[in-house]
Amino acid sequence: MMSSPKTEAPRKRASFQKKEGPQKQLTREKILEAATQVFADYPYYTASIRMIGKAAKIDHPLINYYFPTKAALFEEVLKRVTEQYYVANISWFEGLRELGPEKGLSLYIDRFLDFALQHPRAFRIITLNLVSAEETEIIPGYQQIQDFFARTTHTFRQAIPLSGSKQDIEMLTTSFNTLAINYLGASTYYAGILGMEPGSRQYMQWVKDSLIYMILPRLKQLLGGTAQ
Amino acid sequence: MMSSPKTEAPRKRASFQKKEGPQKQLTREKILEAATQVFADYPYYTASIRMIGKAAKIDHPLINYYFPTKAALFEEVLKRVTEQYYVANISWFEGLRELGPEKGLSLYIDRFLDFALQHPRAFRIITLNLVSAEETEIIPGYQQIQDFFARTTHTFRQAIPLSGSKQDIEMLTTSFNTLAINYLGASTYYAGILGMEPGSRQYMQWVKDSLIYMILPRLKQLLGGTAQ
DNA sequence: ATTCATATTTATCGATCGTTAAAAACGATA
DNA sequence: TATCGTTTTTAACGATCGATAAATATGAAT
Repeated sequence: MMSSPKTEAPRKRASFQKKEGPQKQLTREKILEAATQVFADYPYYTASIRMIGKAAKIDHPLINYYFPTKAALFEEVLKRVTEQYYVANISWFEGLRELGPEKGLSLYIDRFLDFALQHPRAFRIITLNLVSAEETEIIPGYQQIQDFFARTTHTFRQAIPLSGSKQDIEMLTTSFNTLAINYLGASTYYAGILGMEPGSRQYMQWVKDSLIYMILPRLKQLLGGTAQ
Repeated sequence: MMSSPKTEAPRKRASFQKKEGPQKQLTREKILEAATQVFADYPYYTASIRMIGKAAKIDHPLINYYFPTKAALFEEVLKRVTEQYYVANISWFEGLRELGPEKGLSLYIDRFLDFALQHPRAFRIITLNLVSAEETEIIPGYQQIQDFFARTTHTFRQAIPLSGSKQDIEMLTTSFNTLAINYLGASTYYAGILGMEPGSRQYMQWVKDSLIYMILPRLKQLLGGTAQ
């Protein structure tokens, strides 16, 4: 008690190095993985730290050891998931321009659906939280979701130069993104309406058919147009 | 005290008549109105009985006097809102067939947007809760939302007989509904992306332009086709 | 004025929420 | 083995949730 242990002077000790052990990264990863799953099943305000703790098989206060708040954790998950999509999206355009509109669009959608099948949570997280941010206290990563949308449009315009007006291109890409995100992020709903199973081949085929059906006419027009 | 008042026989008293006073209906209406607003601002599990009580300027337990559970109240709100939309939707088709695809679609969308401006909460409630019902405990009125979607498709096919395959018509109507509900139910999101104000004339014009741009080509095809 | 069913308020229940503090377990260094 | 920083667990906080029970207010019929 009292104080004055030894010299009293140094005091700094080992605070200059974080000493991040390997276990630290492992647990952090486990939490992020579990959080991605929970945030893909429940909208932000319905998902809970305790659910995530249970999914990660750790006690929930440990989450606050690695992430200061629930909002910060959500933003990290959102950042990863949208970044992953962004990178993949760029690759889907490779070698498309030579194929023409029909085959090009078809191949793009095939690649897109492949990704969606392997990473369904990305779409769920976006659709679950895209709508909720109105009137209510804004959702933590809201800006990221909007940026994500804007970036996919930008990628498209870079990869496939079209000859239409800016508004035409904007309408086309926004429609494609809206339909795609809805059909994949709310697949239970749409599959239910169509009398199909959400993850089935049949439903995926319908999504592809439907996207091509709606997008192709205008895409042809913008591609084949007066050239440029 | 004791008992045996007069004959003792009747006992039933006034239980055969509910005696619903006028005030009862008034309060019930006030609760439904407030609930419609709150459920248009927050998804089901985020909205609370206490919010609704505050919006209706009553103490929240009174809500449980008129509605057994939060779920029952939500279902009632959903029923009213979708019914209102359903009835309006039928009227929007009046006199369209004579106009041809361009003018007909334009007028339909005008009527549709008029309704959306006057009843924005319908779209909010649907979009807010359409996605959330996956993995999670189902949302109370989920079936109603799906039925609502199916009914609008049915109305369309009744009003505008098309000459395409069943799948083509299904893809077209589903796309229209999906785009429309998203643009109006998540207007803050989409307007934000486009750099517009959610309720502005400019944004509404964009929605109309965009719907026509995407729907018209296939509509023309299905209308003008091999007739019959 | 009294009675009594209806309508509304007050108080409270058990459950869950995000977060914090303190205790305990762990693991490498001395 | 003892020490000490890091990681994990345990316990608890104040707040909010939907729902219930009991107390009170209201208002028409006797």
